[in-house]
Amino acid sequence: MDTSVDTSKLRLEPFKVACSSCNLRELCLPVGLTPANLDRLDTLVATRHAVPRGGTLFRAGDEFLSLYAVRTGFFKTCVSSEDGRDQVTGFQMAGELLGLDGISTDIHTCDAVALEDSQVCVIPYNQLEELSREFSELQHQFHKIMSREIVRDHGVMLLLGSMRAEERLAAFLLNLTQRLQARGFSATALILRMTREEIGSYLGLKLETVSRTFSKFQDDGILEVKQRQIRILDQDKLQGLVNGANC
Amino acid sequence: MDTSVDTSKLRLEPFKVACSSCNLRELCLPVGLTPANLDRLDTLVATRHAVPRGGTLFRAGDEFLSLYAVRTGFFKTCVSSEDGRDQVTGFQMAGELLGLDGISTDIHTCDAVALEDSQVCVIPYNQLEELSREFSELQHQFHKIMSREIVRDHGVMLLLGSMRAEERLAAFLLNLTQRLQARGFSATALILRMTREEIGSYLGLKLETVSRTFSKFQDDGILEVKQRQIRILDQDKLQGLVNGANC
DNA sequence: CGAGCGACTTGATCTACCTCAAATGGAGCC
DNA sequence: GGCTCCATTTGAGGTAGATCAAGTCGCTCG
Repeated sequence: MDTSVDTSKLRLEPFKVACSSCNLRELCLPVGLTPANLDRLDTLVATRHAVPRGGTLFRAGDEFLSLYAVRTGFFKTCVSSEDGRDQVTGFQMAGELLGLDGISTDIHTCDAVALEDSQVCVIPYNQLEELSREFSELQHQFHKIMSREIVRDHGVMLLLGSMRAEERLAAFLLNLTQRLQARGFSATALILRMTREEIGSYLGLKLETVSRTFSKFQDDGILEVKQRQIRILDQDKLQGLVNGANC
Repeated sequence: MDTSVDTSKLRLEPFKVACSSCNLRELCLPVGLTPANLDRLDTLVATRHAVPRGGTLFRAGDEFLSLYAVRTGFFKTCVSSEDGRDQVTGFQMAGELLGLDGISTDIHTCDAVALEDSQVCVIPYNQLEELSREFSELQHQFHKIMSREIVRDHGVMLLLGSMRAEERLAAFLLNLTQRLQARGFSATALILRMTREEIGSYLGLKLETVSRTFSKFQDDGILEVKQRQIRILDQDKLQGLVNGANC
């Protein structure tokens, strides 16, 4: 496909990669580091890697060597069972970490796929452990990030285990816009990077149900839906759905 | 209730708590530590805490100060949404860690409830961070435990998102017996510590569905079910169900 | 021993979501 | 422009599991 042409020139960034000058440093691994320590982190996070739309950053079964911080673009992670069913376990945007699953056994247990042309910063894991032994702020921030992932996963379990379709989609949209807003984007307009099927997989629904629920939200005046362009017209109603206010 | 009588004498263990002499050390936090480092861990994990059946070790909203390693007994963790629905996010047995959710914001986000009279070892979190900066084996083992929790959560998402009732219950039982077996218990006979409702919450099913599915497994000659006493008669069939072999 | 209670089982019915199928629409390409 | 290819929408009908409602079982306690 044509994306390979675009990415050949991106594969290794010639210019310097530096957390200290990265506009994501307030969202990413460097949170809370002093300028001096930021410089030390720069020595660790030295390479960037481009992944074209549809490309995989790693797959289940791959050896785990590095974590990856999303620099630009958008990813999904998915696990699959022996019989081929698969489940999207998350969507990752700029400043979020990929690969934490690999630490457990030194083998990745999920696939990470770029949903648009993306760039990641490579964080060699051994070096991260080493450096985080040297300064506690980095150590603590890293632990927080892992813990946050656990808390997020528990939230998804709650969603999958006890919410109905409308509530799931509402929760999903609110979560997305909240994270986009933290990155300086609009809280009311967004462009979905994933298909209805991928949303469905994440939410434990079939793509038709996702589509119908979008249509219903539009009929109810909650959303304006034009393919993947979404505008939130009534945030309160959306929030109300998540809180089970429709009963 | 009468359990308070039992626990008053357990609340603070008078005798020495030591990872180095603990029979769970091959399953718990000390995995991979040298004897010398094990001794240093002993200085950290100095107190034990008893929780009676039905008691809570911590609740959502509580300040996070320590992790807890299950020494004896059995716990559940559950999160709840604003509108009161709640979801069991896991069951923890001897050697497993509780409280990882709290690292993220220094506030616990779930409740940990003992399903039988239990004891936990208290691991003061600040000291754990400190000690794990000093020796990398402990650091690495701790990271592995957090990562394992993330991987486990992804597995639960797969279960909740794309499996049917029979597959969910089969996967649940196999997971339980596998963990019990690692602790020296039978791989084919177990006593459930939780109610049908708690199993249902964990698996995203109603208690009636759990009960019916147990009955069906019994009719099919896969299990023998006597209230909470379960005997697995056909492990292969159970495994086949998880792999979607019934279609 | 019998009463009361909580956990569990089982049956009958309902419904949210799935499944299957067809139509629509946009994007890339010749 | 007209073609193909996907993603998406929408409809009609089916079903797994929920809900509602009776029991039954085993335990504790008076």
